Amino acid sequence: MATNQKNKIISSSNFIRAKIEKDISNNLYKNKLWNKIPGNGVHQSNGSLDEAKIRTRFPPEPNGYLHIGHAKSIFLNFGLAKDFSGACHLRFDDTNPEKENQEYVDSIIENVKWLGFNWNFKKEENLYYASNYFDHMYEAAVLLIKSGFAYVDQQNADEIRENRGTLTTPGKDSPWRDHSIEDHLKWFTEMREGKHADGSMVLRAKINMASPNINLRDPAIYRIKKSHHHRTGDAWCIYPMYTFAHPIEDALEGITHSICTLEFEDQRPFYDWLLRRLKENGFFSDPLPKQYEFARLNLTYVVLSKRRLIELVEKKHVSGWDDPRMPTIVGAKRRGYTPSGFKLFTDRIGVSKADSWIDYTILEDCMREVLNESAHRRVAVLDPLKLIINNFSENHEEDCFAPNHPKNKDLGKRTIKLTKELWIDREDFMEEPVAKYFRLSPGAQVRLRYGYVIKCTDFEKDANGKIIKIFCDYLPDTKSGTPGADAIKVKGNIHWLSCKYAVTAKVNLYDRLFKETHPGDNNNYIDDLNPNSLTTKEIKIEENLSKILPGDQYQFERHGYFIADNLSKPDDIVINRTTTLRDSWQ
RNA sequence: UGGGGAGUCGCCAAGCUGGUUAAGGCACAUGGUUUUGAUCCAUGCAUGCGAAGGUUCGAAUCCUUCCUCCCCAGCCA
Repeated sequence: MATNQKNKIISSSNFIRAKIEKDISNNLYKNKLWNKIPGNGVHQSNGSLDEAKIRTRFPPEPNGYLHIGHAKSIFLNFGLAKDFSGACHLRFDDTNPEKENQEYVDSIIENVKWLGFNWNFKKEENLYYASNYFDHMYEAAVLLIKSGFAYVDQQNADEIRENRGTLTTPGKDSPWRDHSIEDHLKWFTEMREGKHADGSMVLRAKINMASPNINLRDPAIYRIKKSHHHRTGDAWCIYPMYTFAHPIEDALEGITHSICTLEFEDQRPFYDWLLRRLKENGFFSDPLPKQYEFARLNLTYVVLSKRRLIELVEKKHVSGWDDPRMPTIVGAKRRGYTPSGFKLFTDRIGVSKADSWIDYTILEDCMREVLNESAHRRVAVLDPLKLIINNFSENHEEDCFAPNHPKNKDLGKRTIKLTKELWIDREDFMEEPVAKYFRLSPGAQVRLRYGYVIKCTDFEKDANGKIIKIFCDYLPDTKSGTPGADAIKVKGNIHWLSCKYAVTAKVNLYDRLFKETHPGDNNNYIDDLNPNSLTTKEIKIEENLSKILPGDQYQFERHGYFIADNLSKPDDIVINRTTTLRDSWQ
């Protein structure tokens, strides 16, 4: 494992990485040919040696928005290609027209780019669509029928299910299984010509109805679906199944390592079977792609299934796909999560085949870690309480200097106006301080950050007993940055804002969307929604933030990381809290 | 109960063609620095590798049996 000076993981070893290193050192792809674009064996044989050492792919189905789980796969696939001088293709697996559309394609492209990747290798632009391969797939299917490895089944769905057998009992051969190759060829042609109704026929691979692996009991590979495809329109009325399409897509694109999640493990035998048959037919040639499976990401307090995410949006439990509480990439972006934070996260959690649950706080910590380095500091008061400095004159105005970053002086500093009336955060004052509370309380001294040390002389309550005003004396000669500043030591250090200069803004304070560690484990997951996942309120921010733009990110000192919302405008500032700072107090 | 996977520190995760004291990260603990109770730095943190047997001079690594968890019976991906 490589580490840098700060001992952070740069890239951890995992079984896929190890396999690739081994494959490369065994010269598996030394003679691999590539003819500029995807194509069958004949096409590739006219090409030249593939300059990409390996080829991986990220193959989303455009039927939803990308989420944090996809980020793991994206960093894995694109990261591997980058590390091994290879190419990673972005491929839309659009073989089911009923669920897919262009909106999703667009958002996926944008998300992958946002995470910092592109699909270019040298002069190639490796952006592909499974739907572009429909002709090849049809040809492959015909080849399979001709060699006796596929047949048109005219049983209906129920009959097929019935005859598939169960986990413990073998299936039964379809009565259509042993008709002549000519018949099957004719029927398949008719299927393609639209002569048969949806569901009336299906093309199946002919393997073994008694296989202990159910996926090998003559899986369906082509179905009739008279629906409009978002890219091919009405050109086709039959569409290939994932099982059949995916290996072909990989092979056409010269993929070397086809990385997917664990649930596809059982399908690897079919993946290999299909490609071998097609190689025997001369449709493909070595080296054939190989499939590898890793454990998908599970995050506590988070739901990542597409079905559930869609439901959250459609039933308006959130404001949309980009609601900052959503685990989607667009949601995370709007929340202020960053690509480098995701990179750190994926490096930190690793890749293996063990089912595991990653605690949500790991993700948050990664964002904190990254933002701590980069975010400029500003001051905000989230729960304003007025503080009066007795011994300042009414018109007192004084510049205080605050560095933009405590560790990086190159980032400069800014001025903040100190006046007689200030806003401080309510939690920074206690009428009767608990043990080890070293903020303000009657008689106590604290430092106004970047300003003077003050001493609390009095406070005022309203009729309901709520504290509404704090009175303090400032101690001359204690101003930050002046020679005598440290003469008086104080433990407390609180932030503040001038009432005269502070700007008002709206803030969205987010908490986890679900209140249960594993939403849906004991209830319907909707019942596990956290009713307090969003708190909206008005806050005070420093004058230097008056022109904050959507996407601008800052650390509000002693509070956390914040980002200006997409909809924020200078005269109507809206800020989202990305995450709080770690807080070991209480 | 068929097939395919997985079980190493609170959470991840290397190691698993047997051979020095079982990597590393996160978390946690204790010190130190600090004008963010943040950050940062230092130190500590598995006689143990799901369990029990066995092979061996030597086992997380090999063998046997057992236990637990996940996935598969869509004309979804």
